[in-house]
Amino acid sequence: MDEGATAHERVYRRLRRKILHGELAPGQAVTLRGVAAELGVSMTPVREAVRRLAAEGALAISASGRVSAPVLTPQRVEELAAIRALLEPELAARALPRAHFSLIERLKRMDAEIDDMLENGDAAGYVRANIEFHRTLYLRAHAPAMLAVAETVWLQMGPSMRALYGRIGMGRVMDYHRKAIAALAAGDEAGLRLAIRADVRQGLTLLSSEGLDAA
Amino acid sequence: MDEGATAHERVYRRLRRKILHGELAPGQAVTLRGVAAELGVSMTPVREAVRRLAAEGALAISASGRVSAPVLTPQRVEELAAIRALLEPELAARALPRAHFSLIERLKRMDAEIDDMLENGDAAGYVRANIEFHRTLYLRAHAPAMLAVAETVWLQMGPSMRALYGRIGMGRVMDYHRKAIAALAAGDEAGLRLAIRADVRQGLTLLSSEGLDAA
DNA sequence: TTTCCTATTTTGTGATCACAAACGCATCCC
DNA sequence: GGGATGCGTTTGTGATCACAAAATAGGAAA
Repeated sequence: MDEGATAHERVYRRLRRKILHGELAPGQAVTLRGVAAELGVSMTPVREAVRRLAAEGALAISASGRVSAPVLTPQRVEELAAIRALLEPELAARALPRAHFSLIERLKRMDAEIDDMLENGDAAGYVRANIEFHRTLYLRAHAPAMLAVAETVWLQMGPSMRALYGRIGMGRVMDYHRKAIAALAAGDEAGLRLAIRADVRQGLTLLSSEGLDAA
Repeated sequence: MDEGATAHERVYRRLRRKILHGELAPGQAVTLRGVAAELGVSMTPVREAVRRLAAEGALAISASGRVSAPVLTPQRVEELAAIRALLEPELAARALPRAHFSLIERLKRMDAEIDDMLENGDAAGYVRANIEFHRTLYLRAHAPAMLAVAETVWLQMGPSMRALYGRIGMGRVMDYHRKAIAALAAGDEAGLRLAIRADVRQGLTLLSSEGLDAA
């Protein structure tokens, strides 16, 4: 599946996916030798991959060098929400003129998949499908730098989001994706911006209000 | 001066400063062994530092692994400008309630220093002082994640900005910092947002309109 | 003179090793 | 019983080495 040329690239992608999908619990420790043994490589490429992920905020490195999935403070969550609320409506707006029928249909299918995940209570699948929905839309914006920043933010939220939905369930999740898709089909930029902003804010206000008092 | 505990941290900071201040020309190559020899360390910590800087967009790594300062396309410049225009007014607005007299005085002194750089035609000093002005203001926002994103963007622009000012001079640079400081002192959030947005847009429209056709 | 091919050098990659600091745990003392 | 202390183990750091691929320089042929 992941047949990257270099070993550190493979390690990077593997770890990144685990973090993004929330397969690491917040605060969970990761050892260089452990990852190296698990993936059958030496420590060298693992260190590079970990260093890279730490630079993206996807992993935290303590003063003594220990690596772990980051634990988000409420302030941090608020900040990440603010960044998403600033960037993602812009990304959606830039994708709008390029959003043709096939893309809209694809987004509808992805949203249906998200609904399935919600009904089945599949928290990990929900997080993954939700990110995929946003990424698919934003890819059309042809704004790689902006998308990279957004992905960095998602990466930082990964462990906490997954832990949150696993703990409190997903009953209260409202579907703003339909509104976004409708605005997309209608060419309504203002409506699209509002829908995306609401969608982004929802997940993170949930996280900051209930997610962190149990820590 | 830079007495970081670990070697890769020292290498990282050293390279970062060089890039941020534009001491590397866009496209200029950097070799691992070269940096290692220059700083008196082995290749291992250099690779980690380079990998980290590449993750931040401060260095580009070719398909064959060669490392160089990034060359920005006009589209890239436009994107970076858009990110700055979204994030920095927000950072300034968040700093506003915490901006007391001493901070405003400090910013005035820093702006005067920037004017000196402009008069002396010191492009490198101008870039450095300008970044320092913005960072000083935004630090008061107590928004480390947002500031980190902004610094990432500055890092990506470093080489190109320096090259631009060195080439076309800085005669046409307008001082929006005064307006920002005035708005800050008056507690005028809307005015502050506008001033910062204008300041950010100026540097980058200049870069995208004249900077890249000579490449 | 230009172009193409080859040999040499440069350069990044990944594994291994030695080392020191931090951690975990059992023990001991108060 | 609780906290400090000691030691063995785990873990990250940095240097060195072997290797392969890429870049460069040099020479031969047209």
